[in-house]
Amino acid sequence: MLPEQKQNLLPIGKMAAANGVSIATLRLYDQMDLLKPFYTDPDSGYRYYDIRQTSRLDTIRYMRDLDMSLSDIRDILQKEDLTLIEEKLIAKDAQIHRQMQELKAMHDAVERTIQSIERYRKSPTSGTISLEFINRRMILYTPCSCNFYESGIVAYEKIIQDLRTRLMEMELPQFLSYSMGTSVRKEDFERGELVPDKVFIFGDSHLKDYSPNVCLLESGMYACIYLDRFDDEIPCAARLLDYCRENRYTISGDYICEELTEFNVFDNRQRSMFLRLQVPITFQK
Amino acid sequence: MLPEQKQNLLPIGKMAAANGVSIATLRLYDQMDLLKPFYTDPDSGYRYYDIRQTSRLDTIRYMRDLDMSLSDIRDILQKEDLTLIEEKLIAKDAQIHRQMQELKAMHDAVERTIQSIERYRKSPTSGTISLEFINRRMILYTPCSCNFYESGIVAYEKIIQDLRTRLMEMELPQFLSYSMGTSVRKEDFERGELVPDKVFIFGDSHLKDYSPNVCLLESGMYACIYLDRFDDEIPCAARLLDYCRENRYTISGDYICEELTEFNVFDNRQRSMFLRLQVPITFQK
DNA sequence: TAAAACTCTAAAGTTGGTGGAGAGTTTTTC
DNA sequence: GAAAAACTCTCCACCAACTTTAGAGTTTTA
Repeated sequence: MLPEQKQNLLPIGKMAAANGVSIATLRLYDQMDLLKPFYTDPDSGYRYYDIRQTSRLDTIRYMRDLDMSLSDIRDILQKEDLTLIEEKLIAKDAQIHRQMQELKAMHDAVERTIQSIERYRKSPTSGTISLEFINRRMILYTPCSCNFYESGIVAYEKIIQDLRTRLMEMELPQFLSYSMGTSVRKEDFERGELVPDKVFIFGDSHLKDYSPNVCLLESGMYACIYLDRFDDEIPCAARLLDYCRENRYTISGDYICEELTEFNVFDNRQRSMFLRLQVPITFQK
Repeated sequence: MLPEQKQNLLPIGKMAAANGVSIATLRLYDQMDLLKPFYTDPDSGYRYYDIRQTSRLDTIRYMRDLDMSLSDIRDILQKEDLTLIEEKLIAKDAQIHRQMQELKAMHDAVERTIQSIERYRKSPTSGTISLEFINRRMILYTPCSCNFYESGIVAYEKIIQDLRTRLMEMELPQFLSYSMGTSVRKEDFERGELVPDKVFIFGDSHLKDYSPNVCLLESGMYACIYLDRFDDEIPCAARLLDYCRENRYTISGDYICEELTEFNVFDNRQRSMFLRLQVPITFQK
C-alpha cells in the first residue's frame, strides 16, 4: 500500500486514542473477528483502521457497556438483522430493570447493616433496664422442639440452621442483615421458666408476602434489659421479671430475646454481640 | 481427632449444602485464608467445619453479594475493625448509588435506541415532503471550518471525530444512542448554498448542564423532506426550498440535516440510514 | 543515520469461580 | 468384615474480557 493511500487510515494507537479504548482491546477485537482493521500490512503485520470504522466500534462499545458478551455482539453484527437487535435490546432493558431492583435490595441491606453497627456502638452497658416503645415487627420463625437453654448451644445452632435453609428456599438471601431472636411463651416466662417457643429472624416489609411461619409482633411498650453475653440471659430474664412485678406492670405477651450481632466477623458469635431481652407490658389503671 | 468430637463438625459437602455454596467455593475460601475449616485431618486432608462458622460464611457471602473482592473481604475480616467495616459499607452504598444512576442512563440509552429503530422502520419513502411540529431539542455542536459538501466525506468524518473526543471528555459515553446532524445558516440556505455551519449530536436533558457548545433548537413547525442517501442531500434541499417558496412559508431559522442512523452495525455508515432535512417555518398572515 | 516512538506476537496474569481426572477416605450395605 | 457407594482430596485446565510484560521488529522524527 502506498503512503498516500494511508493518509486516511489510522494506525492502532491513533485509533485507540480516538475512541478511548486500549490498543490491546483493538487487537482482541481483531482476533475475535469483531472489528478487522481496514488494512493489515502483510509484511509488518501493522493494523490500519479507516476512520469510518469508529461507528462500528461505537456499536461494539455500546453493546459492551450494556454488558453483552463479545460473542453475542459478533453474532448480532454478523447477522445484520434489525429485529434481532431490537429483541436483544428489549431483553437488555428487562435485565436492567431487574438489576435496578437488585441494587435497591443491596442498598436496603447495606443501610440495615450500617444502622445495626450504629446501634451496637451506642448500646447501653450490660445490665441496663429500660422501658421502650417498640414498633411492630415481622418475624420469620421456626418452632422450637428442644430446649436449648438446657441442651446447649449446639441445639440452638441446629435450629438456626433450619431457619437458614428456610430462608434459602425463599430465595431471600442476605441472612446477615437481619437480626435474630428467640421467644418464650408469656405463661412460661411468668412462671420463671425459660422454655423456648420460637427461633426467628426479624424481617422487613419483604417478609410479609411469604405467609407460612411469618407472624407479626405488635407495637407497644416493652420492658427491656441489655446484656452482652448469652450466658447472662437466664439471670437477666429473672431480673426483668422482678422489675415488672416491682413496678406492677402487666405482661401482655411473649418474652423475646433479640440478638443484635455487631457484624458476624469472627468465627464464633459469642464475642461482639449484645442482647436485648424484652417483654411487652401494659400499665394497671 | 476422635469420632465423637466430630459430631458437631460438618464435612465439606454438608457445609456447602447447608449454606448454599459449592464445595469448590469452600475450598477456594480455605486456600485464600478467608474461611479455614475448624479442623483439617492431617492424614486425609479432609476439611471439617464447625456449624458456627456459617456466620462467618454469611458475612463473606454478604460482602460478595455486595460485589466486594475476596481480597478486600479478607482484609476486612483480618482487621476485625468495626470502623473499617462501616467505612467500606458506606463507600459501598455510594457505589450502589452510582451504579443505579448508570443503570438509569443505560435504560435511557436503550429506550432511545429502540425508539430510533422503530422510527427507522416506519420512516417515509425517500422524497416525501411533510410539515411537522418538532419539539425543542438540545444539541452539542462543533463549528464547521471546512465545507464537506465540497471536500467530501473524509472532512466530515474528521469533524465527527472532533465531536466524539468532545463527548469523551465530557464522560458522556454512548455516542451511538444519539443521532447526529448538520446545520446550514438560514441566509445561506435561502440563497440555495449549502455552507455547513455546525455539526452536532442531538442530546437529551443530560446535555444542558454542560454549557459550552451546547445550544437549543426551538420547537415549532418545520418543513421536512426524507431521503435515504447522503448523495441526495443537495437536490433534496433544493426541493425543500422550492416547496417553502411555493407555499409562501417564511423560513425562520437554520436548515438542519438530521441523520437518523438505523443502528451503526455496518462498517460504512452509508447503508441503512435515512435523513430528514428540515427548516423551521412560520406562516404569512 | 540514530534515536524515539510505535507496533508486532506470544504468553502469562487478573477474578471468582466451574468442571474433570485419578487417587484416596468414609460411610453404608450386606 | 468385605464390597459398594458416596464422599473428598489435589492438581490442572477453563471461562470472559481484558491488562501486562518481554523481546523483537517497524515507522517516524530529529
